[in-house]
Amino acid sequence: MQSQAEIQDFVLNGYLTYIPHVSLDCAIFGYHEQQLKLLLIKHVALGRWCLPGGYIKRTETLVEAANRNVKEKTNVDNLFLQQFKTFGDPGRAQFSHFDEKKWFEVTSVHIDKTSWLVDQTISVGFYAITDFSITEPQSDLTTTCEWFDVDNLPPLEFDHDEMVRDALHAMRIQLYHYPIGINLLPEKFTLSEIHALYETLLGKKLDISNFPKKLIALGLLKKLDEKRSIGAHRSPHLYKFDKEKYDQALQNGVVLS
Amino acid sequence: MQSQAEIQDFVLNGYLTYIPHVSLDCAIFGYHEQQLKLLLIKHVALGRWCLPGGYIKRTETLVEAANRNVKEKTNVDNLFLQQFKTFGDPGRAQFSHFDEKKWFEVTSVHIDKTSWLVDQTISVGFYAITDFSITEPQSDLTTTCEWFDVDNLPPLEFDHDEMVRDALHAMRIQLYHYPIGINLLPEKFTLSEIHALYETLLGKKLDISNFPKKLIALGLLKKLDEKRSIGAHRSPHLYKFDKEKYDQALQNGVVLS
DNA sequence: CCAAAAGTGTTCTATTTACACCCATGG
DNA sequence: CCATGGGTGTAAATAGAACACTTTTGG
Repeated sequence: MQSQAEIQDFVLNGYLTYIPHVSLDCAIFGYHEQQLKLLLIKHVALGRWCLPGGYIKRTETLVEAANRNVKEKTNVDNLFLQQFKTFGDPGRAQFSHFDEKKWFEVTSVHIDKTSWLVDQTISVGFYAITDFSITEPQSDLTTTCEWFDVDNLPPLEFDHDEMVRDALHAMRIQLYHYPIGINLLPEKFTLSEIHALYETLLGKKLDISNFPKKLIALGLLKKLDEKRSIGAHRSPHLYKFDKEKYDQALQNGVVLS
Repeated sequence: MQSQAEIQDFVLNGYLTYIPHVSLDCAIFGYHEQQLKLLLIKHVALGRWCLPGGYIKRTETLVEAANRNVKEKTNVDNLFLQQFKTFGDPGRAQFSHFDEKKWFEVTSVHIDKTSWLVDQTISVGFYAITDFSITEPQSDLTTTCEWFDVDNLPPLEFDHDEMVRDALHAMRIQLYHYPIGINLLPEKFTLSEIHALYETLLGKKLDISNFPKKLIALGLLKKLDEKRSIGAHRSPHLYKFDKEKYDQALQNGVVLS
């Protein structure tokens, strides 16, 4: 969404392109160097930050819609997006604060009380994980977009606090059943790096020695003949994912301890 | 839904009471004596059987809507209903066959192409398990309601085949994390009975000897001082659930391997 | 040659699985 | 008193967690 004309058209005729009463919200987690962040956006006219989300085109699947949304906000494509829960309780979309004057100032569009946008909406929740160092949060006319530390989030708009809790929970459960990391680590990485990734995502300590055994036993990790010099006394072996086994594990699921 | 007047009002003004574009469908599994069944309904005007479902009132939560739906179809209240996935891909609600003449014959209501009912709809999937011997499928003016053997289902309308597959999968995963049986077994039951229940729901054999150990160790099962005579050489002990521990496990989850 | 970090191996423990065997009961 | 299913116990196998130790490398 960029120009005023586009916004105006969306407000007036969006219901022709999008399915009304249904939206989706994405908890996009960002990882980099042992930090876990969450992408939040802030509408100029809303009081609080919220999860990036949007409507679903009548022609696209839910996952496609989620992907499009993520692309718009992060410029990252083809993430592993996972539907985790749908939210639809009455009262879930109460504004903490809506500054109509500000909204009109920016967009020159009035949102009428009869607008398709104003009616009750249920929302399908997705989550994804990306590397926040390679993404560029896309702000535009009406919204600011920013990474926040996961354990230091501001209070969120609507029921988005609950969504984040559920998304984190779902993500951590999934970590035991699906491999992760192919988009979050460089192509070649050390055991320490993937170890740190898992510790950060799970939010707890993992034994450095036992941790890689299962991944290697499953054939997900392949040891390379290269080493890297990253400082004093340190020249760890490099590993990479076995793409075939990895995709297979994504497809069929595994148990990772 | 009973009378023609009610149906007429629903078709014309339903969008005032219900959220348009959003429905829910319930995979209601029925267990009894080692048989697993699924409740299906058939609209008079549709070619195939489908999952019972309906719209969500603007004033109720998703779970409340699902419960109301199940109550309408089975007369059973307060089931443990679990949201498992939301379906919204375009083309998901293609009729295999819609007999408009038949529909009008029964309801005396025309469904206009501009009706709120005709537009694209996404659907939230729930599943539940009940005892099919104590439920009375409720048929009415427009629909027939019947139990089908899970591994001998007819081809279903819309994307309901996929829903059933996903529901079964979700249910079997959940069985490892939540206790089940309090609505499916008599208040006092034998170890064989609960063993058969788990084998049927999971669709695989479980070692009869090891199976109860975890349940007993967790304190979910309490042994009673009673026995039952159910035939030659057979007088097994009776057990019952520890309601408190059971509810706690439902709340917090356990691992029942 | 030493300190720091990488990586391997061993041990101990807990959990799971398989299965043998005893017991109670009704015929 | 014996055939049958109910129930218990134990041994073997596997998986998980803890941690010691060896190797490598830069200074």
